[in-house]
Amino acid sequence: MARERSWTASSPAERVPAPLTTTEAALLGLLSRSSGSGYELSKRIERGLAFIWAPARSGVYAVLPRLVAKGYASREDVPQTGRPDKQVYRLTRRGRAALREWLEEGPLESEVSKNPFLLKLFFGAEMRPEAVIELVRARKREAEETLARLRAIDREILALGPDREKEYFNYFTLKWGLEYYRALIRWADATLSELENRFG
Amino acid sequence: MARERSWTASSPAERVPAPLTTTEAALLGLLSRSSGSGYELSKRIERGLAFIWAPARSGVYAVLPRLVAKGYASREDVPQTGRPDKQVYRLTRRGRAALREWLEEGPLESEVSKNPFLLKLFFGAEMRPEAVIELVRARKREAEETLARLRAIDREILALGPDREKEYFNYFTLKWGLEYYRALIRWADATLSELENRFG
DNA sequence: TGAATCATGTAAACAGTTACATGATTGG
DNA sequence: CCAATCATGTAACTGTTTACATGATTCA
Repeated sequence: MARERSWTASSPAERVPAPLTTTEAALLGLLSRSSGSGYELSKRIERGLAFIWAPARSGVYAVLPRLVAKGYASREDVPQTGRPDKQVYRLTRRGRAALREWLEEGPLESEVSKNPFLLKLFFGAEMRPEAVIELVRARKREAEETLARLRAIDREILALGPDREKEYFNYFTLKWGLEYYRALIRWADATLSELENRFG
Repeated sequence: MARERSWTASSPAERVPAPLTTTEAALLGLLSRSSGSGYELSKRIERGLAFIWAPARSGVYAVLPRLVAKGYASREDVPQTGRPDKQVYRLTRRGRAALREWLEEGPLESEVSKNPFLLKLFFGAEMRPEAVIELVRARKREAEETLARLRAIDREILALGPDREKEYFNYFTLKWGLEYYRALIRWADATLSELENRFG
């Protein structure tokens, strides 16, 4: 067992639980909906959370035992035949409290979008004009594909009928995705016509 | 000097220069405009690039010698009185080639926006309704502040008159910033009225 | 007088990814 | 018969941040 630090403290008197990492928070959030194994939680991330937060599967497997060590989840060993035993994780009371703490009290850290596309465009003067145009076109194509997938999810949710209540909060994030990619495509069109006008 | 790995190779025959990190690319980009010291480059990042890519100052100081080791920059020692000598970095021919390679050939990695805000909203069912509303309001306020700063930059550039040619590519990224935060505010308004309608 | 600016960097921690390892079962 | 799915994890590495260290100068 290597260094496990689940507490931070400036002086030994006032020890405070270490803040959750994003992956920890995401997993607690998923567990708050229902228990599951690492494999199953990874699937759920792929299906519903990938646009927002998509840790690698190995990362999920690494984080889950840490959640148990912190007392935020319990592990139940479900024996299986023909496969490794399934480790099913369940949220504890303290886990739910930690999740709520993260959700409600955590500071609103300003986003850092690691987006090399904009960085490239920023240095567009160093590129061949055709390469700049192709860069923006590629970004637009990517946005169109993503938008199409989001629209498909949107239709799925709408098709759920009155049963779609459980998607209430998810739906806001989906709506933001739709807004975002629509805005991106509009901007790309304006940018492209300016670039083509000048260089095309 | 610890392990320095500036080449990756599957077999010794076909060795290929290691791809640039985002920070390396950003610094090469800045150096392509003009030479500067670590301190001065950090300032330029804060002033003009922070919305796109903002490495810590210590990161800048760590990366610059690596650029020299790779042959992408040269260092000139400028003696000073009363302060540490200034290390002025200048882009080399090979550095410019590496930058262009990164700009033009690099794969378009899809963005991963580490944005805990959306994750929180996604798990809004675990929050008190007032906390959800406050979360979205806070995000909207933040967006308004950022938008105001972007608008100020916009006015500055417009005020440059015909001299604003050198901001040609920067301007596209600024325009995207404006679009993005406007879309975000619209979405926040729609979301808030829905939330307030249901819980308020 | 004391905060901000100029100027450099190191050491350690952190949060995550990639690559690797294993192996039965199920579906086309 | 082969690919995909189910199921777990470790080891090594990576890119970046935080905290620390130092000290003169300038400005309010």
